[in-house]
Amino acid sequence: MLIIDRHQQILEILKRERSAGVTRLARELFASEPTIRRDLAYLEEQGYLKRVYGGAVIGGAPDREIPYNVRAEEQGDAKTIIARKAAKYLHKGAVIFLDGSSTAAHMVEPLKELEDILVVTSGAKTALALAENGIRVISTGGQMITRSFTYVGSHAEACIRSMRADLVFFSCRGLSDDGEMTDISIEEINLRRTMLERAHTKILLCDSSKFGKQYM
Amino acid sequence: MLIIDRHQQILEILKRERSAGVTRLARELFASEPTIRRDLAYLEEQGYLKRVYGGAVIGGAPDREIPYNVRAEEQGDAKTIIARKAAKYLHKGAVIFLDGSSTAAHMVEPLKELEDILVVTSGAKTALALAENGIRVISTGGQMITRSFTYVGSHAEACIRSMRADLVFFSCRGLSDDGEMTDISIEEINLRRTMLERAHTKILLCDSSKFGKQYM
DNA sequence: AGAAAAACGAACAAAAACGAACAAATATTT
DNA sequence: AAATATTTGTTCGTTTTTGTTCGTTTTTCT
Repeated sequence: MLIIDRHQQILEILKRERSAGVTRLARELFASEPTIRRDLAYLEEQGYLKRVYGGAVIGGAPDREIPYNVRAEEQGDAKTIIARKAAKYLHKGAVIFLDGSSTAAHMVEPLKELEDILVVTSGAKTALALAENGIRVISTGGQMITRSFTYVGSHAEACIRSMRADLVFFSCRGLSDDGEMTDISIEEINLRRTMLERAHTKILLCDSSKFGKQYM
Repeated sequence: MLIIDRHQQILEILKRERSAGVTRLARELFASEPTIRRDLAYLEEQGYLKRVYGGAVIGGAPDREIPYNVRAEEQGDAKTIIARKAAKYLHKGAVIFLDGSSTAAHMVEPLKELEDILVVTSGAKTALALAENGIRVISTGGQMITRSFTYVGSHAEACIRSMRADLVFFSCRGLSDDGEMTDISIEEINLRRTMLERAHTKILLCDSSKFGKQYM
């Protein structure tokens, strides 16, 4: 049996039953336990499952609430993968700016793992998802943009300006061919600019669908 | 059976029956009593249940804080009726302060009917609900209180202080017999005080369950 | 109130699961 | 065909979880 087939079967069992033990998987898939463990370790790294003692569960710990704006989408899509890669830059005790983009919302999952972090975000849904997962969060507040459920305006900017962050994770609507970031509204651009000014390390979260699109 | 599955099953039994004994759980889940005790101790630490002699109950003691989502369901009808009554004071073009209480969240429904209003709120879920219904909304921002999903702190207060409202709708945890409002945290009290200072008309949303309860 | 029964926590030993290292088997490249 | 790389299974020491056995505390029954 091909590795990829075994991986697929593990995921199918997990989707069906929400959890599975190493011993059972080993018997059922005719592989040794260490092999199953290696499979599970790999699949966890890719974000498909969560390892627990004795086996694995799908979609993070079942006793934790899953953020509603992330939950809707398939595990392992581009944004989840990007978020997991970006999470490598995180460290304990960090102060983090997150913009209101849906890509940034996917950072909630990896952020859960860290201790003693503080997240400042302009995303209304992101702020809620963070709080629901027990992460310390400050919302910028400000005028709500109904289209994207993000906050902008002078109040939001004043909030960012009064702080300093170790990291900022941000996104944009489009990335033109010569590498310029573009977006829809001037307010969102202004807020992002402020975030970038006040953060030490800047990380752009961007998938290929953004390439070659030009807005403002 | 995986540890995490056993935890899940304990929680499901508890949700269904409100309480369960250690001996019964041990028999039903094929585990020894000390194991069940360790599970219950862990789940209590995580805030999912309250340990009592002989077993555990869900939700915690009545004098302790009730989680937001539970509180939202209780007294649901009363709050809707209150909101409808309070809506009589609204008028077109008004600027309105809303606190983060679950009672205030019920104002979203009547607010939908009005044109050209602006709502300033410290409730994270309230802000989202308003935006989803096409109401112009400004969030105070600030530190998120995980328990109630409301914003407090200097940012939130500064936001309120920079504005003036025609109306403020607010609530409290308890109303002592001599008519004094009490609440859990000093931050929430401070923010409410600021809202009251900056609003012309003040409307307290309160049902009978608050009477005679005293907090801070 | 006092005795019996039940539940408790702590300590300890058995069992299960784990990770790491290594060797065998299988694929892939040269 | 030989060399190399990858995957897999085995072994072993370690960690985690679990069940058992105490003595102690709490509840219940008389």
